[in-house]
Formats: sequence, structure tokens, C-alpha cells
Amino acid sequence: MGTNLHGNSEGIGFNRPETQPPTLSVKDFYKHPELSPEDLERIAQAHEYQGISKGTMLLQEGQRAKAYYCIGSGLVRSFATNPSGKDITTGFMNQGQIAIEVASLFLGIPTEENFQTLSDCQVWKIPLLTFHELFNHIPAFASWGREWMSQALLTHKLRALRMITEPARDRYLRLQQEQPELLQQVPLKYIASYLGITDSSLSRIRKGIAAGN
Amino acid sequence: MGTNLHGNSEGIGFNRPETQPPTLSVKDFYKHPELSPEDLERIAQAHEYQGISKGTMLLQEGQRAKAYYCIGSGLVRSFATNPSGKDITTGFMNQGQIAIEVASLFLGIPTEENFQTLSDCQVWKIPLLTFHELFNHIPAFASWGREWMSQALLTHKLRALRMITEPARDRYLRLQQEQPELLQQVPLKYIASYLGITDSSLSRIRKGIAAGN
DNA sequence: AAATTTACTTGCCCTATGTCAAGAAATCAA
DNA sequence: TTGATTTCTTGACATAGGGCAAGTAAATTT
Repeated sequence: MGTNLHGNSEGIGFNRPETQPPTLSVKDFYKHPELSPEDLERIAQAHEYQGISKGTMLLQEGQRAKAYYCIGSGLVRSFATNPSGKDITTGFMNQGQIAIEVASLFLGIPTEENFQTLSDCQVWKIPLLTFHELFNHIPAFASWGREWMSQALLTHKLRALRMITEPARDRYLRLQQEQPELLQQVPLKYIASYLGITDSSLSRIRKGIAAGN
Repeated sequence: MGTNLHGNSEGIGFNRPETQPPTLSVKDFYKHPELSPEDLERIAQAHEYQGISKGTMLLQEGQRAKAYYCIGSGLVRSFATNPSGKDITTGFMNQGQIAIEVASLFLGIPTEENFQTLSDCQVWKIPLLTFHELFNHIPAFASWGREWMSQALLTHKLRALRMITEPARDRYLRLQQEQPELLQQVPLKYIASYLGITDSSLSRIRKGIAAGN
């Protein structure tokens, strides 16, 4: 295999000490006005805390997700593989975000995306079955889910639009502004494919920005 | 104004005879295993039938949608306007599809998209208030909505991905295969911006296809 | 039917980005 | 520490697609 992201499906329980303890609790992921403290408690109980080491595949295309992950610390990327074999990064999820695959979640169809940790992560994991149960029994949780999905939908529409309207350089600058952490932690090739360009091009764009700004 | 798509906000009730009566009923839009005939009936009742003439703006950016539209016949496009003034087609909705704006629907935020009829349309319109009421009272309807949204989310993710991975020509061919009607009915410039290219480029792509295939 | 507007095509030239390949720098593995 | 792998940069060249402008065809308005 020969990569440090070796795709072990069982990278659970790393030992390296975290540099920063996450200041998040699982309840922070479920902010919604209608959710009562009791609801929140019940939801929180349904999660299991896990440490996951860098390079772990959380989900592979063709599978159906069995859980989703609230990211307490660390970084996850999702990617799709091109017919021609290249992988295209479709998203980054970091602290405070949820790594989730919608096709599996509500449609029960196998995913076309892969999810992979880019660093050691601390996550709260919730099985999809449990999720559905809570979802059906706690209306406020359903509201939360609806809002989450609406937001995701907007985000993806906007992404498609920007791929059309903005030149690569602008997309890079926007990413730099909105998620500067990413540029530090993520290999350039993943950033590049996320922006829809090659790594060579991104390298040149960077150079251009560094020079004439 | 000087365009046949004159953006009248009150193009309700055209008189031109339809060439084809729509074979759809409003219930056809709400296929879901959990929806009982009674539910369906109640939902159907909440819709109002309307004829809308070509060129009508159903929704303008900056507004909050007050309703959505099930398209019995005709064609609608959504578009966003670029900072530089150009409009970019973000989607086409035709017979059997729903013209809806998610930001307004569940987030209550003003839309950044415009919706415009590209032909005379027959629609079933449902006010958002009524929709929310039914949505909250009929669990199966909520399931339907969730599924609709999941599907929409997948579609938009895929669109963004294809903008990255496929060349314009392939995107055109795909559109031609998946929605051939569109190419007949829609001005080239709208198709072009939907595909993320200029009308000149699309014209050349067409030419190329017509020649060497 | 004349005038106007819109739709589409085409030519010329330009730019952003891709492809391929090489090499330096950094990181990881042993 | 050495070797292997990955990361990033850079060069030479190719190409898809954009910008602009002209021109014809088609449709709409008057």
C-alpha cells in the first residue's frame, strides 16, 4: 500500500496523546430551540465515544453506513473515485461537524463516497438504527435533522454554483478565508481536488498569491 | 423591458389552449409507502390549481417563498445572479417535478435564487404555511419530505462532482440523454449556463457532436 | 410586413488550467 | 541514519473554454 493513510478499517483506539483536549461535548452538536434538556440527554446517551487513528476509513463506497460521527477533534475528508481512478475530495469535516452520508442515512442506498480520517480523531458515534429510533420518537430531533439537511442542501447548491461562477483562484482564497486551518493540515492534493483543479495548478495559484498577491 | 420573458409577477391565468392536457394529478407528486389515501386526500386538498403564463417570476431573490409549485405541465427554471450581473441557471423543473426553494421552506431565510416559468404552466400550488401544518401533523408526509430532501441533496452533490470531473461536452451529452426534452424547449444560453459554460462554447460543442460525433 | 429583439453560429485571439515529467524538500519507516 | 515515500514546486507544452464582435436566422412586437 505504501501510504501513511493506509486505510485500515480498524484504527480504533490510538494511544498518542492529544495536544489539545476537545472542549466540545456531544450535546453541542445538537443545538436546536425545540430540543429539551431531556431530549438532549437521551440523544447524548445514544452516542459512543471513540478515538480513531489517522488514516482510518470510516466508510467505503459501495457500503451502507452503519453509523455517523460527531467530530470532537480531528479532521475527516470525504471523497469519490472517478471512473478514471482519481479520487476527488468532496468535503472536509472538522471539529464540531458531523461526518455523515445522506444516501445511507435516509435512503438506505449504498454510498458512492468514502470517508477517511486525516488525523487522529475523537468522535462520538451513533448507530444509524438508534438514530432512526430517536428521530421517529423525538419530534424536535426530527426538526433538528431537517434543519441540518436544509443547511447541507444549501451548502452543496452553493458549491456547485461556485464551481461555475468563480475561478479556481477565488475558490482557493475563499477556502483560505473560511477554513484557514484546513490549508495547514491537509495535503495540497486534497485541497486541489476539492477545489476542482490539479495539484500543479494549485501550487501555481499559491505561488501567484504569494508573489503579486 | 423588451423580452418575452418579461418578468410579470402576475402572469396568472393564461388563455391559450394547452396542446396536451396533463395526465398528472396532484397526488402523483406525493408517492410514499407510508402515505395513506386519507393523508393523500388531505394533502391534495391543500393545493390550488393554477395556470401560469410563460415568463412569470414565481420567486425572486431576496424574497421569502410563500408557496411551492407542483408542475403539472410546463417548464420552470431557477437561476442565480452573479455579482457581475450574469444569470446562471441552477436547475430546470418540468412536468412531475416540484419547484421549491429550500432556504425559504425550512430555514425561513430569503432565497438567493429566482424561479421563472419558461413556458405556460399548469401547477398545483401549496402555501408554505399550509405545508408546514400538514408536515407537522402527518408523520408520513414528513417522511416523504425527508426523502425528497435526501434525494435533492444527492442530486446536488453529484452535480458539484460532475462539474469537477466531467468536461463540458460530457455534461452536455449526459443532459441530452437524461432530459432530451430540455434541449428542444430551452434557449441555448440557459442550457449553457446550467452546464457551466458560455453559449458560444456550447454552440461549438454541439457543432462538434453533429460533425465527428 | 417592418422593425426590433432574441437565438444561435462563427472567427480570432487569449487565458486558465491540464498533462507529463523532473527534481527538491519534507516526512515516514526501518 | 539511511532509504523510501510523499509532498510540493516548476518547466515545457497542449487544450478547453472564455471574451469579444460580427453576422445570419428566427421569433416577437407594432
